[in-house]
Amino acid sequence: MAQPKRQRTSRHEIYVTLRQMVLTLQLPPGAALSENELAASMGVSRTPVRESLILLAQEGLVQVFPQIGSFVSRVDPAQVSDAQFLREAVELAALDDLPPDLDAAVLKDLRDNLERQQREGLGIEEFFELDEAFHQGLMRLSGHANAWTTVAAAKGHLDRARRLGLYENASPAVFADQHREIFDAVVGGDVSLARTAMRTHLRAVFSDIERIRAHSPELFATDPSAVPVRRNVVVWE
Amino acid sequence: MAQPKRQRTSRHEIYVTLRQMVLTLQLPPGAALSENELAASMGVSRTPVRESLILLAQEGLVQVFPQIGSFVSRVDPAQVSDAQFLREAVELAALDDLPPDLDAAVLKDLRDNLERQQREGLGIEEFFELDEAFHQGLMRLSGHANAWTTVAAAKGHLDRARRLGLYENASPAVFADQHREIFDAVVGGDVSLARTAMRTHLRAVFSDIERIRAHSPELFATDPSAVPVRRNVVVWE
DNA sequence: CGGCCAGGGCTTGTATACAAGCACCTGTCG
DNA sequence: CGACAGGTGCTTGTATACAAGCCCTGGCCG
Repeated sequence: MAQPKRQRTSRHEIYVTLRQMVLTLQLPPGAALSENELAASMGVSRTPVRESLILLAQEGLVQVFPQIGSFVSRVDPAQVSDAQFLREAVELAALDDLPPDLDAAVLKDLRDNLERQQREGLGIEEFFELDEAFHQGLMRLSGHANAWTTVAAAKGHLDRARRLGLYENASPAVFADQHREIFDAVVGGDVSLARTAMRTHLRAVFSDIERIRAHSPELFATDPSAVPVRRNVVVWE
Repeated sequence: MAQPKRQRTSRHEIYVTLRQMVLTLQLPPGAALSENELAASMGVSRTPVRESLILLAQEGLVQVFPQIGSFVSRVDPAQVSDAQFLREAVELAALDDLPPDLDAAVLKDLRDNLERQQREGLGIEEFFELDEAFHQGLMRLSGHANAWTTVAAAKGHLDRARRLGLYENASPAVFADQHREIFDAVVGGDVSLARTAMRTHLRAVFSDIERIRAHSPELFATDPSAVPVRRNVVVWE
């Protein structure tokens, strides 16, 4: 954001890596994260690892219990719901702020993005990348690209729940169609239709969370203040 | 947020203190923050101070330039605008989610809050506290209290700009009346009126920012990536 | 007199050492 | 056999030492 671009410190590298591993469920919710282990396996000292964990803890992706351990936080349905509300509020408000003349370059990116979404054999992670870029592109159209970064930072729990949903039934095609629908409404200047399509789209995954929770309850938190059981997980290959 | 409540580590204490000093402009934008100095004056080592600065940097309240120094970030008009958009989107969306039966306890808190806002001789910081509690209370009414914490974390730049505005003309009475107006509309069940009043209220301070910027340009950032000039500031009494 | 260069003092980044405390495991005793 | 107590190994929190680099300043040289 306002950070200087020279972020090639090892802390930043570790932070980005760990964050990605948590969001992609490569580090599953509940996994134990030992500062010493991580430092050893990554060939650095505890300091940058520890500082990364503190940042992740502030984002709610990691929980640190002094003298007990650090753990990948379980998906908290309450936080998923909060992020859903936040995201919906922001994205719908952005649609209301669309200017009369849409940025042609952004529109082209969005069109390319949509085209790629409908390709066959699209991997889940690839789809997620495109999905994220699509929604960010819509925010750019209304000049609120920066506000999106705040939303993106807050929706870690939501994204993990979404991934769980996709890994369960793996049908990104439906979402791709919904994206197309939103995009067409935006280009057509029909804000009301765009809002309706966006709301429908954003709530599609959200409605599935309870089903996923019944299927994999161990990934979800029951009491967020409870101390997890230590359970080692192989990290960093 | 989802952190365990046992937060009596010195890091947390320092973090809260520094954050408050930045938000209240007690640490003015552009001030130099030396890890060594802070640690010495607070009687601890660099470690907890440094970790606090890293957290504040992630919030955008502090900028850390490796091998150069750490500085209280100048108020970034772009970030102020982003926070304004985010806040407006969320608070208006919350009004749409108000349940038919409003929580009586929260309503009582809000009434007490409004009554206190209209007392004579109210200090600026006291008003800010009440203002923050009032808006949080409205979010609680719609069951989105937790989403408010995310907004609160993102609106550091906005709050500093608001404080600048209040210290300039010091007229919280107008805002207190607007709060009352919003509250009455909410209690009366007129969501449309509540939305209008809320929008008017939220944009009141925002429109003043340019005036403040002309008055105190040194507190605002021109190029957010520029390295500030070192300028020592007495800290911690 | 002006420009260049080296050195010292500061900065943050990283590594390491020590402190405090929880949890489990084991040996002992009832 | 069961329960309890103590040790041991782990955890994170804090303190300190070292590394790398920027900036300014003072001295030297053209």
